[in-house]
Amino acid sequence: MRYKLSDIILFHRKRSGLTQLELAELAGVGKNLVYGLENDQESIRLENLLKILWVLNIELDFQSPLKEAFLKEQVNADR
Amino acid sequence: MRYKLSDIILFHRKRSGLTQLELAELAGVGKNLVYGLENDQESIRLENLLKILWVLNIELDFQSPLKEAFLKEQVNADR
DNA sequence: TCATTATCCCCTCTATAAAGGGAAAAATTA
DNA sequence: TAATTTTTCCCTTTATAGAGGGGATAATGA
Repeated sequence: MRYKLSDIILFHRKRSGLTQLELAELAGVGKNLVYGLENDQESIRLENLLKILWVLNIELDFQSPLKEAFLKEQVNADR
Repeated sequence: MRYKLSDIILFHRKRSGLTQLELAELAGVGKNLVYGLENDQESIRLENLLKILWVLNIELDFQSPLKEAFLKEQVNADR
């Protein structure tokens, strides 16, 4: 990730007008998890991170030198 | 994530010519974690996912309607 | 075909993520 | 400045991720 996850979360939460507690409840996680995420002090589980990103309308993507080749194979796999 | 994480990992590992065990050792995680990751049966910790992505030269990125605004603020924060 | 290598799928044990509570500190707002 | 809201940071308990071992099955290739 080019940018700090904590900064991304904080920015999007503030822009959404949510408190940590509200975000936590919407995502179905504990308030301390949101706090920890915004303060770089948790080794969070992916599924919980994804719940939070979903609430904030943030989508994860990946970049790699093999991405084009991967996408090509994905299309072929459909047939 | 638009695509299944398991597919992305598997594709990149194969292209790298690594076995599950080799990938696990390079990433400093257990072999069962790699197996579980490629078979959608683990709620992996973010730090361990990042270790594996790093070995495979995959970078995570995010997309959101607020991304441009976020990037602009990041630049301003430097000054 | 036989041997080698890789994957799959069990198991147990340990470390720790996460929930939930609470209360002080900090920030907002009236 | 006082009141309210939000954030920070403790705590304990519970659930589960992950390590490591082992063995059966599947795939690769000599």
